[in-house]
Amino acid sequence: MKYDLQLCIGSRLRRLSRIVDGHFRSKLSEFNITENQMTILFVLNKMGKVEQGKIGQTLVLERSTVSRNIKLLEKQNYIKRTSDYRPEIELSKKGNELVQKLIPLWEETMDELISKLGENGLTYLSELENRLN
Amino acid sequence: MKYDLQLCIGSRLRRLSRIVDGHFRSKLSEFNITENQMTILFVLNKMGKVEQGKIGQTLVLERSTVSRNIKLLEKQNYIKRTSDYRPEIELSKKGNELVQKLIPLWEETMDELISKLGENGLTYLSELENRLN
DNA sequence: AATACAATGTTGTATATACAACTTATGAAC
DNA sequence: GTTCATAAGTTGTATATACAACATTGTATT
Repeated sequence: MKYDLQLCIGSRLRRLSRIVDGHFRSKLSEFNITENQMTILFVLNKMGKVEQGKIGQTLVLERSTVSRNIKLLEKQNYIKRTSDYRPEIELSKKGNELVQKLIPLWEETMDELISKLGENGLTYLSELENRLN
Repeated sequence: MKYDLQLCIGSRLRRLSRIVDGHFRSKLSEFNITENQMTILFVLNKMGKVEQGKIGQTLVLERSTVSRNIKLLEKQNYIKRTSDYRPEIELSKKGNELVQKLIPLWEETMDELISKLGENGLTYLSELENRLN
């Protein structure tokens, strides 16, 4: 056999993301929000008002997935949308406030992870992205 | 702010695994199986007869997740279990045969990915694992 | 202007995942 | 030997994800 089955790049990345997600999730218990939802809030914080599809492009998510993720955040009023055809969405005031509360917890988690990864570890992650994009 | 929100290690790993999963998935369309199920079959191929929980340990999966993943593979008779208390599970004959059919497709995908990643890319992935485990 | 097409969002369906609660059987303490 | 605690599996519930099918609207072609 050409490669060892244990080297499967897919399963290894899934496993790593489960491990890392666990770190973030453990900090989110006081909020009624998931690590994935946090990511979308952060993307919106960065990008301002955008078409929904832009989020899928950025995060490599299928249209339908974005649709449902957005819907959950809307339900909690963290996001508002223009009611037009192909509406644009953006953080609500409440969403902005949540982002501000999330940032310190997120930074703690990042500190933890970066102390494990070291400078080089972060570089490796960027390199993987460069090569797989 | 301490870090750029776009640097979130969690969302980046999730994104990478979605990208890579897509590569594997595109090769699996002729089989009624997912990339995740393929991983479990490969683990069983490697480990032989094991307690179910061992799979969770290996892949960093919650008990309940393993339980359901296994159930789906059992439904298609790729896996059999001893009917004892805390049964051990292993590949069935049909499961073994499927693994043999999957390996070439899996190798093709690995070739594709490794040609993107290069030698260094693979090393980076291992380094991330070493540091995050 | 009418029709066809393309792009985007939504919904149906199935799997993946985690957490909490429950079940059950083993093994330990007495 | 009885009771109790622990460990492992299962089920309930909720979110995450993808694909297929559908809906809608703007745009292009004629």
